[in-house]
Amino acid sequence: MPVCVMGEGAGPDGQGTASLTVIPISHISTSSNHAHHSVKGTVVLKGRLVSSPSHNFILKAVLQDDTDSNTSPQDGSINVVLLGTLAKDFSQAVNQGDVVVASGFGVGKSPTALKDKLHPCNLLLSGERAFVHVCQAPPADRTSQQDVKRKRPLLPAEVPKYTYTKLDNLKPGEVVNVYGVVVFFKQPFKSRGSDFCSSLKITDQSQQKISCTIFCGKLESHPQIFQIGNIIRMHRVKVHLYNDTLTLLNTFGFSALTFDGAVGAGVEPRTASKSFHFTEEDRRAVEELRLWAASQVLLPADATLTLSAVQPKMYFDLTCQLLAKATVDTTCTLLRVWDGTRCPHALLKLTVEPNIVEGPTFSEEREKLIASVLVYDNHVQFAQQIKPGDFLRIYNLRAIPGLVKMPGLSSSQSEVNHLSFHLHGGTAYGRGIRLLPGDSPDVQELRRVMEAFQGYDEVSHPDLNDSVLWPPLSPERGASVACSTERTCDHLVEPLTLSKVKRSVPGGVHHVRVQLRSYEPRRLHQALKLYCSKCTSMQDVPDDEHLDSIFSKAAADCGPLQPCSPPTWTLSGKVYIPRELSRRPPVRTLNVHMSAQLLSEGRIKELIFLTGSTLQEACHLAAGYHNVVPMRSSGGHLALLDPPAPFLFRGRKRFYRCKQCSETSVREPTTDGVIDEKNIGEALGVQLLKFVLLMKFQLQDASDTLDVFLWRDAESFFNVSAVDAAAYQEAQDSIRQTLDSLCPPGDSSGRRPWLDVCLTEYRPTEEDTQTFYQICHTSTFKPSCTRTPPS
DNA sequence: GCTTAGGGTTTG
Repeated sequence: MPVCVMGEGAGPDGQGTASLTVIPISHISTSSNHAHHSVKGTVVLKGRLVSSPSHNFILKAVLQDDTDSNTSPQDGSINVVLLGTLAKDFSQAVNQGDVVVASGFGVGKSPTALKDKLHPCNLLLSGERAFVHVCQAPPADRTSQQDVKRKRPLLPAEVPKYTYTKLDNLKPGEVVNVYGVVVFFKQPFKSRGSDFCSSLKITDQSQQKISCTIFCGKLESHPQIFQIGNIIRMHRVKVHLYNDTLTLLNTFGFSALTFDGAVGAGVEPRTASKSFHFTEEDRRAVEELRLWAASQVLLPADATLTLSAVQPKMYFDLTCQLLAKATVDTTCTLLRVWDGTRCPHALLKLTVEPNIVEGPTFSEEREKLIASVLVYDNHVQFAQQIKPGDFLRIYNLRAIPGLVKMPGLSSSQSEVNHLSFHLHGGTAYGRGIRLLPGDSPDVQELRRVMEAFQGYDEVSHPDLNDSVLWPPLSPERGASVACSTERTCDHLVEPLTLSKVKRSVPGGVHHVRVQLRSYEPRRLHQALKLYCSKCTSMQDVPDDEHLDSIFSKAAADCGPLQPCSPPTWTLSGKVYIPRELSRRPPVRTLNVHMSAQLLSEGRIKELIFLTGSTLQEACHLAAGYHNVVPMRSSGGHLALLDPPAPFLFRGRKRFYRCKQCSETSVREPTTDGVIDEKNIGEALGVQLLKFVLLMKFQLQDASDTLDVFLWRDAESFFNVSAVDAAAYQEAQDSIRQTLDSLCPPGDSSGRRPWLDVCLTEYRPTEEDTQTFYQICHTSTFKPSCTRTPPS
């Protein structure tokens, strides 16, 4: 067999490689004679074994030279093509991450070098002389870690270049790849044939609206559309003409990725597929579609409402958690759900025989919060598959006032104007139920809302029935994920015990193997700080209560009696504040000033200067406008709000300025590129404050304990950026999960993992006699979990 | 291997 597997540490066995010289991959060229050379490298990509008529089998791989740090990444990684039996053996014996030595290869010009930016040559391994030696297979637990580490720099040789057809350029009969914004969709439903059917309609910058039908027997292969406005990418759909209208139908090799549609949200593809191509260009395509969609007024509005906002007779989509359910009859199932809010209308409680209810009972107070949803006909089957604790989205739910008559059941409340909810039969209007994955942003948000609900964990009325089940069933909560750390530095020092670290000469770098005994602060938001890189000051992130008061003071200065002249480069207008946000019904409007230049370019959503708003209103408008700068009136002119108020809202992100280092003035930002915190800050004379994470860890080993700080490298430690942690629940949850794994709450040291950590010693100033320690060059990894938070 | 559905003026 031409592929030889050797365990780690085994020496060369003379099977053809011992007499060869190992050369760096960068030395490979078509003009050299490599008959007596071999190359050693890590298999960073292993393609699939493909049967080929001419060679029986063919397999492509990419080999990366880990020893030669002097070369560019282009020259350090090379495409390898294996043919025949060797390809088959390689496919079985070699895994991604293995280190192999290849010899007896031919060298050719790589046809993909321009595209994949790898070595200009490729290695051809076929015939009797070709030989592959596996000399180091990583232990199983290291494989995923290596995969994670190598994911980014890896540029697979065989990533096909996909082209995407705009929706006004479809020709009947063509098989195309498309991107679009979802304007209508139905959850997959069972067709009369053999498959599930998804029906959706998409649009793009060409304004064309195209219906698509996806037939697929496997539910998980259907596009995971959660909301109108989601972005979808589909590969291999065929253009059909039906009733004089172009439609798209999936065809062989179909695949779909879907994305959140919100500007500024993470670009995380939703798919069940384990291997899919996703490039920087794809990320751009998603972000461009999001921006475009945000500027379109004609796209349908998302029908999502909370129980607190729903009115009788409305149709709406509800994101909620299933608390209990009961089968009413063959055509009707009762779902008892909650979404973390209180419905202002009394909710109908349908009394059902206790023995047919699946799920707990709740105290009277809590019963008042729970909505009764009756699902009919085709939806009953899906309802049978879900269980209490599941997170759901129910589409086209109807709020029904009054008494509901249910076959075989009596209602304890016969008064009218109690709301219940119906999911009618059929799939019209996208009616249906969808199970939401526990890690989806919607569920994270739902949990946050539930946990923030007043009285959620109130202990003054402990109730036997639900004390264990409220907080409602959250299977993932507190579930610990195996987690450890690895050093990313190249210091050549031997690990020391903590007691030796303490006794060593100050000023050094140490490697230690420790457990995390405790950490501060326990409340994550207190670990977030704002740092000025100019004056190196650090301050807390202001709380909303503080900001509320700054906003209301500024709003008072912007009243009708204080005329204020905006800069000459702006045009002024008004924005309407939705009724539910308005403190003074019926309708509240705010003055805004926009760049005349941007308006003339039709970039109406990009930047507004907002006066007189509350904090809440500024946040609300930041969901619709890309950049919202809150302003006040000062001496008849516009001015920025005083610190610590944020000077800019971008989506959920807030940007702050340093009071000492900013010399503000209201100038127009450059409008030729993307408008963001950098050029807005520059135009306004703002010294941006950077979000940082600051924590104190107490480390322990058998010898001693040691207090250390985590600051400079905190973001790479958690693999989360501080600005994301400030804005996104998901990023905060990721940090929380890491800490919970490193230091399980309420647990003895038994379950705490041992961590490899790099420590640097420092003294804040020359005069300081005390030595501090900081964790550097250390990252956490979760072998069982490779998800990354939004960037 | 072929078929399925082809949104929609909702209603228990």
